[in-house]
Amino acid sequence: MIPCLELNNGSLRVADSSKCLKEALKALLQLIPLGNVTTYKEIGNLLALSPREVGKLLKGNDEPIVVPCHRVVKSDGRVGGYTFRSRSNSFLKEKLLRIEGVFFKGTRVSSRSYYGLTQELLG
DNA sequence: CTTTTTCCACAGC
DNA sequence: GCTGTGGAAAAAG
Repeated sequence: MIPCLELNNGSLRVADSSKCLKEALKALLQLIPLGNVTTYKEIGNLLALSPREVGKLLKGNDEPIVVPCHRVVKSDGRVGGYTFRSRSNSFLKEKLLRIEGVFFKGTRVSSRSYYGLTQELLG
């Protein structure tokens, strides 16, 4: 199902090549349906990374948009940072999310737009 | 409710 | 070493 990820006794483990990590991350992102988001924290928990590392990896992605890195937000619901074509542009990130049907409550993503990634993967 | 402080884990200088 | 990140959690206001 997910490349480079093995699940054993209730938790996920990544084969540790950095290329594999990228593949796994990409696969996880593509599980998130349109109109939903997940958080840096949740991905961090799944892949045993600090949330900041997740952000760095996402920034380093070579295919923005097709790899939906914009569907990852901060755990408090604000969208967090976003860099598009070497430009920092969180505004664009929010716009993309709105287009996809994510609900906002003020500056934050509404709780009903979250996707339970961990639960989906681990039951 | 908001802002600030502390910690984070790594890369680059 | 110090600084800067696409962050989090606790503390303070």
